Amino acid sequence: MFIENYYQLVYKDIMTSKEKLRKAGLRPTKQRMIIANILLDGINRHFTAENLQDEINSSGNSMSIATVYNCLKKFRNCGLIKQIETSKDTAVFDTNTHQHHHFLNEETGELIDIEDDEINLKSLPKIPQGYFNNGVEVLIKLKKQD
Amino acid sequence: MFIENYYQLVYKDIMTSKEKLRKAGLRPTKQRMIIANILLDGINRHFTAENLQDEINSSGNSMSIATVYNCLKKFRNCGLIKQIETSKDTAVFDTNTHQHHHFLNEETGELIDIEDDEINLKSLPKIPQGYFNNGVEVLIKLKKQD
DNA sequence: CAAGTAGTTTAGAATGATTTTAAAGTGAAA
DNA sequence: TTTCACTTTAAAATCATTCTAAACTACTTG
Repeated sequence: MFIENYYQLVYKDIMTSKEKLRKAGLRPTKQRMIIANILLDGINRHFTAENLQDEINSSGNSMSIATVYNCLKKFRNCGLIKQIETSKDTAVFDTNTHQHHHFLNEETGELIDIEDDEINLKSLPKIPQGYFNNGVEVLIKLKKQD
Repeated sequence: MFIENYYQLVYKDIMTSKEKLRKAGLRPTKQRMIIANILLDGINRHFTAENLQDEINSSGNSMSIATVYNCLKKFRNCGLIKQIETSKDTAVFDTNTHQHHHFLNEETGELIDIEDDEINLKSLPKIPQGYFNNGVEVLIKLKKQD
């Protein structure tokens, strides 16, 4: 907990959004900086494109939904955010880019984080020839009792 | 392998599609029997709604795409098939209803089965109060080397 | 700093998967 | 056999996401 807070502080303060974007290989446009300011504060969050546009709007800014989608794809492709693997009808993104896992409440669709070290993935199968393991995602589906 | 074949044989032959549907609590309509004949042969398969409609057509039958979707939802809800948790733009279903896992080829979108016993899920986190574990799905994302 | 260019944003149209609608059809119970 | 709830259907509707192509803007080079 202490370390997490420390990390968030450092992450938040040491680099400007402009620097974070450049480091990720993205041209720091006005729109990307607005989004980076919202998303890249070191706090773990799940969100959809629509959620994000709402946040952009409540921050006093605005931008085309096409730009929101463009940015999310760019941010995801260069690893600034992650897309969660679920069969929900809307894409869900995650600001936590470290390997971790989720509970999925099957009734509500809610996703709850599980830290990587809470799951013991001892034996994994042999990775197919010519490929490498680019991340493991565990989903534990939850149903209400009774 | 021997056991699997034996199982498939039994599963295929012991119950008619009509009986399987009834056992699952579904009224055995003409359309559901056509689909059950295609899907419930004990062979593990991944497919989309469109894939299935193609198979229906090549079997000499035909049905509305709305019916295909209706049936898939019913079959899934009563456990005759499973929907795979991935963020692909099209829903992917699986005739293997036992707990198992997948490799996801991130370049092609291809899904490859992993048997449950190939992954050692020793420690799982505490399930939230009032819920129970309704299935664990592990996804190993693959990328091409180099 | 000026001009050029590649990359970006945008509104609106287009796409594609899935769902809805409402009317006609059908399985099963009595 | 009648009845009724459930199912199927074609077509329209919906909804998330992508495309289009024109206007804009960040960076490079001179």
